[in-house]
Order: sequence, then C-alpha cells, then structure tokens
Amino acid sequence: MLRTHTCGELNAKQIAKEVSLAGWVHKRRDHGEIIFIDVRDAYGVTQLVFDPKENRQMHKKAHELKSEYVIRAKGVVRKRPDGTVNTKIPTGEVEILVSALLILNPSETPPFEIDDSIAVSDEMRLKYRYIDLRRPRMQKNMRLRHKTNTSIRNFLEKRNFVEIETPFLTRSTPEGARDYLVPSRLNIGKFYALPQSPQLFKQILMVSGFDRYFQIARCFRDEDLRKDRQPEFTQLDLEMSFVDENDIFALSEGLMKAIFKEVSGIDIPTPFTRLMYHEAMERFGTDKPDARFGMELANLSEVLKNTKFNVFKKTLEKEGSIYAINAKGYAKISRSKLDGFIAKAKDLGAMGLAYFKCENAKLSSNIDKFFEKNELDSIKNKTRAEENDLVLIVADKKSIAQSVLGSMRLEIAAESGIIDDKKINFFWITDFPLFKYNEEEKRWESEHHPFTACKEEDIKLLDGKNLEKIHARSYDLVINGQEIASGSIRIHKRDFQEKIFKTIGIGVAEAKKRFGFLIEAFKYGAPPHGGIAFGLDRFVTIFTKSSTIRDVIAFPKTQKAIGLMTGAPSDVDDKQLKELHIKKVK
RNA sequence: GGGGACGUGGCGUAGCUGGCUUAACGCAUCAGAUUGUCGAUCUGAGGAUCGCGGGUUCGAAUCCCGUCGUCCCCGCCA
Repeated sequence: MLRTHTCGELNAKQIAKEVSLAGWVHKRRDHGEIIFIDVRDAYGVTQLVFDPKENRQMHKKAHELKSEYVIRAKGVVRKRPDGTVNTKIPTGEVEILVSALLILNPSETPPFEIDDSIAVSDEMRLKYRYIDLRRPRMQKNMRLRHKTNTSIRNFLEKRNFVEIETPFLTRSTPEGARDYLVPSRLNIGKFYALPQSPQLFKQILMVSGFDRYFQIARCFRDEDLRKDRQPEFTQLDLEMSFVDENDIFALSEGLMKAIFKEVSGIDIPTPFTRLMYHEAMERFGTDKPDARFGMELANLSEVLKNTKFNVFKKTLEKEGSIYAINAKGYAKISRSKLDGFIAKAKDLGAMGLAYFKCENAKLSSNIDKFFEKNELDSIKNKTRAEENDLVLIVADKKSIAQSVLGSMRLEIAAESGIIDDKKINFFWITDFPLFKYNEEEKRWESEHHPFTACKEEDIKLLDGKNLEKIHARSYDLVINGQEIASGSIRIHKRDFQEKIFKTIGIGVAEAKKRFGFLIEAFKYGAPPHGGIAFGLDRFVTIFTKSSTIRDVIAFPKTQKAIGLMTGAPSDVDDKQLKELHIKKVK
C-alpha cells in the first residue's frame, strides 16, 4: 500500500500516528536547515517537514525533490508548533515529520503552475490538459459533474427509470444539424452518422414498453462552436409513456430540486414559473428570458398609434411594432456610447434606434418635437422612466423589434452589473409555434423537431394557411437566460406523423426512407409519450459558475473543433482510406 | 460564410503615434544564503531576433499585405 491517507484528510486526530502519503510535490520552502514541502493530491495539500536535527539523511534527500515529482512519504503526524498553524487549509493543524521518502517518478518543470490563481491561455490549457486538470478548480469541476450524474441516476433509479444505451453508429437524418459521418468499410460508399440526439431511439423504446427511459448520452453536431457549444456534448435524455406536459414538468422540477440540493446545497422553489412563448417574446424579446433583473420590454405600439413621427407611423402602417426598454441611469452616457448602441441595434437587424433621455422630469431627445405631450407621458409611464434613465426604442417588424431590444437588454444589464449572480431564475417556456417559415428555402419547418405534437385545438389549422398559429406541445427549461432543457409531447399516431412530414415538405416516400422505422414502429401500438433532454454541460457550467462549457468537459475542442492535445482530426494512412474506398483530397 | 480581439523568454503581460530597446516586468527555472515557512524571504544567474512569410524604410516587435493559431460574436445549432 503506497498510502494510508490522502493529502487532504489529516488533522489533529491522527497526531502521533505513522502515516504514508503519496502525491505530487506542490511547493518547496527551503530554510537552509528546516525544509517544508507541500505534497498535493486530488484531496488537498499536506506539509512535510524535513528537520536535519531529527533526520539528517531525509533532510539531504529532500533536496532532490522538485516541482511535480511524484513521491511517497512516510512519517509521523505531529502538531505544528504554536503560531504556525495554517488556517487556510484543512490539514493546517498538522505536518508529517518524514522518516522515509520514495521518488515514484520525477517530472519536468510543468509548462504552467498547478494553481488556480495563475492565468493561463486557453490554448495552453487545452494542449496540456493533463496539467490543467490537476488544478484544483478543474478537479472540482469534474468531480461536481460526476456528482451531478450520480444525483441524476439516483433520482431516476428511485422512480423506475431504466438507463438504456442507444447506438453511436446510426443513420443520418439530414433534418436539423449537420451530421458527423462515419464511412462504412463493410458497406462500400455508405455512411453511418453519429447521433445528434437519441430522439428516434427513445421513441422506439416507448413502443417497446420501456415506459420510463433515460440515458446520459453523448450527442454530436457538426456545427460551429461557441463558448456554450461543443461538437460533442452530453444530454440527460429521458422519455416517458402515458404522460402529459404536467408529468414531465413535475418530474423535471423534482429532479432539479434534488440535484441543486445534493450538489450545491441550494433549496430551489418549485414549481417553476411557466411562460408562454409569445409572452416571453413580449416581455423579454427572447424565448430564453433572464429575469434576474428587470428592464422588461414595453410595447409602445398602442400608445403611439396616432404618432406623427414618420418613421414610427410607417412602421405601424406596415403592421410593425414599437418596443422600448429603459436603461436605468443611462441618460448621462456619452454621445459616442449612444452611437455605439445605435450601431449595435443596426447590427442586430433593426432599421435604427430612437432614444429619450429622462432629465429634469421630462423626456428629451433629438426627435421629441414630433411627439405630443401625452405621448411622451405615455412612453414615460410604459417604460417607468425616472430621472437619469435612458429609453431606447425600436420600431420595426415585431420579431425584430423584440429580439433587438432583447439582446440590448442583456448587454446593458451585463455591462451595468445589475445582474445578481446569486439569483437562480427558472422558467418553463411553453406554447412554442409548431412551425416556422424558412424564408430562404421558401418552406415551413419544425420549430422543435418534426415529432412534436401540437395542441388539440390547433389540429384543424394544419390544413389552413396560418401554420404559424399552431401551438406545439413543446417546452424549454430556461435557467438564468440559458436554454437548459428542451422537450415535447410527441406524436404517437402514424397518420398524424405523416401529415406533419408532408406539411414540412417531406413526402411519404422520403419520410419512409429517412424515418421509416419509426413510422413502421408506430403501427404496432405506440403509446402516447413525451420527454425532455437536459444539456448536462450547460447545467454543470451554471453549478460551477464557469464562463464556458469547456471548463466542465475534460477534453474539449477548440473553436475550430480541434483537439489540441490529441491533434484530432488528423491525416490518416492511405491504407485506411483505401479500405474505405475514399479518395484523398488535395 | 461574415465581423471583431489577441499572438513578445517556460507561463502571464508591458512596449506597438517606427530610432534613448543591448526588448522591460511579474511568476516559474537554476545557483547561493537562510530553523517555522505556507503566494516564504534575501542575493545573483540563465533564458525571447517579438507566431510565420513578404513588403515599406537608412532603420520594424512597432506601419502595410498575406498566412497560421487561439478566443468572442453573427449566420448556423430540427
């Protein structure tokens, strides 16, 4: 046995005991005579003492130890002399007087120090990920992630869920995100795809009678990366039979409550607030609202319906809308900063950005002369503008006005520091539109995915022209403005599923080709079912208060989807390509 | 596909409106000193031709063009 204890557990209780510790040389403080060496493992740091008066041979040997050497030290635990207790670490009361020392493995000087306070570029951290992962913060993140997984499994286990693995090598279904493709050697010219999600398989499992399924599943999407998007990521995927929305909400809320309690010790109130999609857009300008702060959108279309200001007037005539937000305390910003806001609004797609400063108890602006007093009062009331506030107004197509101000609301809030990061804000967003119109391809497509059921009362609209008015039985869970989970009650009837495919331009033949197995399965007694999938990485990112998903993934990829440590993707041997009948490009 | 930021010893940065730069600072490293430190301290040393390629210039880390890499954002992500 190399160690009797970890480097994080010794305290006054073990005084006078002989122990063995194993770990990495963390720090060395050499006073000429006495030498202190901190030995570190995943659990903490313990001080080793080498005192020549006690053991001259060990003191000599201590000089061989360098940074990150792997060592094993045997010795007696003793109380530190009065006044030398280190209260910053749990083991600070004691130290080991070393009597035997073994170097298990020397180490080169690491490219950066194993210390949370040392700044290291992302590039370095990813290249030397094994060093980076030694840092306490990353150790903590990975362990917290594990704890989250454990908590999930315990919770679902108690509620009769079965964890079932579904294939990684599956069929490409080009609807949605780009697939990662894998050439098949045994079937020349054919490809597997890595799953974007286990969606189809979990629905099939419902047909198979596994009425409560879950999987902590890796998903793959060949799309561009962001700080919260990696090409492979993990979902907690679950599906239940014989349920409706309320069952999914109740289960999810219980799960969230349990995880937050077990992992962070935080009690979160349930049930979560439910917000219909159109209401979220109206109040926050986004379908993933962050209500940790106010600054909600105000709809000015009604109070300005008789406006003489030409820009606004024309917008309203074209069925557009006028929305505003109140940037609290922003009336005194510089002209250039205001110009920056205007430029930003245009970047986001707005035609322009109007503003009113609230100063000396009234709204003033370069355009205030176009407005009647009662209109200005209404704007002030609607936006609750007070002294020194700045009202920002966008008049445009409704969706643009909402989304532009939604974005600006977030930016201004982040910049002004009004977001309380101790708050945790949950929302269920419901009643999404079932379809959205793709302007480029001139066709309707699914907002969520084509297996989503719609509200009973909207079914009749499927045969009409106003497809955007159909409400889906889908829902998102939003935490602090981040989409954390997404799900729906699914279609379980074959004819209805085919009708949906037809509506989004997938003909019977094509549907059969792509999703034939699902439609086929529905012939044989598919139960009503629904589910949800949680983005586990994003979830853990919130727990660990990390700024990027990369900090909770052990081996993430760079923005160009490169594994800096492994060098993936790489060239492969001609022999490998030949076997796959793939010709080399270049 | 597009926009932006950055790239200087092992690491993090300063310098970058061209010339007192023989490229500076902190950390790390190495050597010496030091019996109670724990971000140890003190003294000293080594280490970068400034991502790469080209151009402008008497002179380029500094200006221009290209290129590579990392990050952020838009598009994209059913």
